[in-house]
Amino acid sequence: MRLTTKGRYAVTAMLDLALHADAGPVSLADISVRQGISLSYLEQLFAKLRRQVLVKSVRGPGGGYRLAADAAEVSVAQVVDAVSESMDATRCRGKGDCQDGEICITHHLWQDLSGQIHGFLSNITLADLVRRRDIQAVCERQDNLYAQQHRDQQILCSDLVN
Amino acid sequence: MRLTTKGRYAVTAMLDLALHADAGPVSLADISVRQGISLSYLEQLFAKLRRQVLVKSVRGPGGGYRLAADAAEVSVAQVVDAVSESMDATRCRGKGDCQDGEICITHHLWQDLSGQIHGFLSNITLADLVRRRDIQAVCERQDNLYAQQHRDQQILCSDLVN
DNA sequence: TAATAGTTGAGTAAAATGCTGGGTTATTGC
DNA sequence: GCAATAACCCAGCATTTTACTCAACTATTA
Repeated sequence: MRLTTKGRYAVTAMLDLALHADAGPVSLADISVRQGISLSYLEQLFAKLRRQVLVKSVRGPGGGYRLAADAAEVSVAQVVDAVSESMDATRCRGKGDCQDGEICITHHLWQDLSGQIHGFLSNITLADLVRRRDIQAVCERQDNLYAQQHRDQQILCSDLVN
Repeated sequence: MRLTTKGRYAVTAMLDLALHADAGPVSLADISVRQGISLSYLEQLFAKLRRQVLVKSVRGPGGGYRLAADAAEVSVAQVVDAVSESMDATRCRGKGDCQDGEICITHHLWQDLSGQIHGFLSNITLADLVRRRDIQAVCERQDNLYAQQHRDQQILCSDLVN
């Protein structure tokens, strides 16, 4: 079992999509800036999210990604699973052949833990997260910073022209 | 956050200790055979368990390891922590400086998950596991197999003498 | 004094992670 | 039509971790 940057980034990016859903398709470049995630790495993650039909893409200028389903229909567990980070705590992936084809002494413990984690994460949807005040606050800060950096870039561009 | 063979082995070994506590100190060689864990790897894990005072060692022939405290006083969370597998799901280890010194958008989610996991694992003691029927059954099978392999070895030894 | 078993440290193949870079393809607005 | 945009795809790669081995040393007991 592991939860690393990969799974966290995937959830972060999906949540960013959900939070900016009303402004049309969201480009990976925007997510990259707002969430501080490498663009190329995002592309890899979205290839997997697309394969699991969690997002739909729109090509060309003004394009980007949309959630394939309603935010209330997508659980955090689904997103983490999609980027192939197994939240299964057992060694044998639940098969029970952990020790020479037989069950190992801690199998049931890890199985219980897996159930616990999966239950927790599959009960939380993106819509739940979008509704949270603490998350809305962070989102607002990120949007302001984004707008500010965008202004700076324009200044830099005009500086180059002069 | 991660739970790999390292943490699982540590719990497995500690549980083996708890299950064979009445037969005096348990050698790592025995645990190695019964649980199918490399002896040298066990040595490294027990160095950490010893540093956290979860086990006490007895040197010399007939020696081995004992639990430093009663099995009812040792939680699974303590054991996993001891071999430095952090069960913390946040990127910033709870500090809240995940994104450029500020909090990231998914911080609270992973914090909640961490609490969930920690709560679950720290509520389970080695004594709880020892009492479980399913675990007792696996333990019995392992002990029988151990006795059988021990007999085989003796036969091999006497064969060499002849 | 030999056997046992803990203690310590160095090294290592394999895998995963997080990331970079270079290219291609589809779509849009001018 | 033609750039600009942004999704797509692929190959590589430094770093870290994992799980493990080997080798030596030390304390204890029969």
